[in-house]
Amino acid sequence: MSNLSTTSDDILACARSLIVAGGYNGFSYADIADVVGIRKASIHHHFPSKVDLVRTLVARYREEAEAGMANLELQVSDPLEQLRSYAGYWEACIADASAPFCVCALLASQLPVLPAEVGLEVRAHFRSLSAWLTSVLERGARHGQLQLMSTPRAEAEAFMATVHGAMLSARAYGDPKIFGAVTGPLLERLQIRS
Amino acid sequence: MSNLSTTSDDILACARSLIVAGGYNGFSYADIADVVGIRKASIHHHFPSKVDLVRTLVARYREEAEAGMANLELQVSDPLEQLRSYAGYWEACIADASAPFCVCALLASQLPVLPAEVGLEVRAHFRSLSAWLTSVLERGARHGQLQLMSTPRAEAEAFMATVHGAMLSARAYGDPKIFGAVTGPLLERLQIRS
DNA sequence: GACGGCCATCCTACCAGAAGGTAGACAAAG
DNA sequence: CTTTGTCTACCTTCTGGTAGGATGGCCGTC
Repeated sequence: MSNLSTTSDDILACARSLIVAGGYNGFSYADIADVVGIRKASIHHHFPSKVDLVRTLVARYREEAEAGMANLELQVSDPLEQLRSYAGYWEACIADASAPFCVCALLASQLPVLPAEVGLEVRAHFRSLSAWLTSVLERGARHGQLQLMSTPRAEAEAFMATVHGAMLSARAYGDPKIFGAVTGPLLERLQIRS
Repeated sequence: MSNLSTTSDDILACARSLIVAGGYNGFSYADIADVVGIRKASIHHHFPSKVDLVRTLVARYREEAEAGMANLELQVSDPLEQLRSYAGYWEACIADASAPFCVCALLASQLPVLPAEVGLEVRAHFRSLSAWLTSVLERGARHGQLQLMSTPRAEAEAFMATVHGAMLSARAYGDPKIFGAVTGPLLERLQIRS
């Protein structure tokens, strides 16, 4: 009943946290081997090459992200509350330092030196996140629940950029609170004022 | 009269563009040697270690940035116009692909794996940029030239984060225009409306 | 003006360790 | 008796870095 081969999951989880810390070139098979308690060669059994490893890692990350958005659609009806949940998710991740950066955001910064296959996955995440944010904002505006200053699409891009920038600032300042300090007003601005 | 040893400048310029492309671990002495047309060992004459190279590179970048802000203070009096110039500078850099990312923003994303000395310089840039933005916004608000929705400090952090996030999005989408699409409305929002 | 020393620059050659990756043996499970 | 997962051992290339020798400009001295 338990997952078959939790080892490969361990490898993915470990690689993910190493990527979040230092990007594609910031870790090696040896690093993973040390943490997971396995030999380098054994990792190659699960993921023949580093590109395989990172590609499936990002693919899985994307699945989780899509699932998260879908879940938010089901669980939360109010658009503003959906955005709050999204920002809140990251605020919690950053606060407890469990995963203080979006894997795809970090990899995107290194796009020019990324293997093409990984780059494609990363770009796809940006498109899907942006599409979801656009739909949320569009719906909020249409139902008079959100106050937009420009098109939903433009507002979504700005929202996404600000969230990513806030992650960066939190890391640069070494202060998790800065994330909330930036995203809080971002959400307030979307709120309908009487 | 000409600069003494333009070679070391060439090395710094080359390293800068390589860092902008792939971060600290995204380039090697061999890469620089190839581009500059010099042997690996010769680079060590100018910069004994990679840490030396990157530290002085970032230090110089910071000097240029500070000089740029000081210059903006002298040349442009209107706060909104100063911000527009700042954003416009990056918009141009991204559009012509000459330096499509802030060195410090890129390095900040890898802070956990950065040598401590480099990390210090990177953090210092964030503080000085944020301080300048804060002062511009504060002055603009005080003189009734800008419309702020919260404190100058908070607004400055949000501004900086959005600009950095816009760089990331432009890279992720492979589309320079997205930078202007995000920063344009950001500036508009600060404008006084009658 | 010639001479020798100094020093900055660049070179070839080399090194140790880390990188990603391969080959093949072994054990356990089905 | 094959499949799955792990291991040891090894390979090649890259990595940052070192040692020491050539070159050549600049200096003060004779």
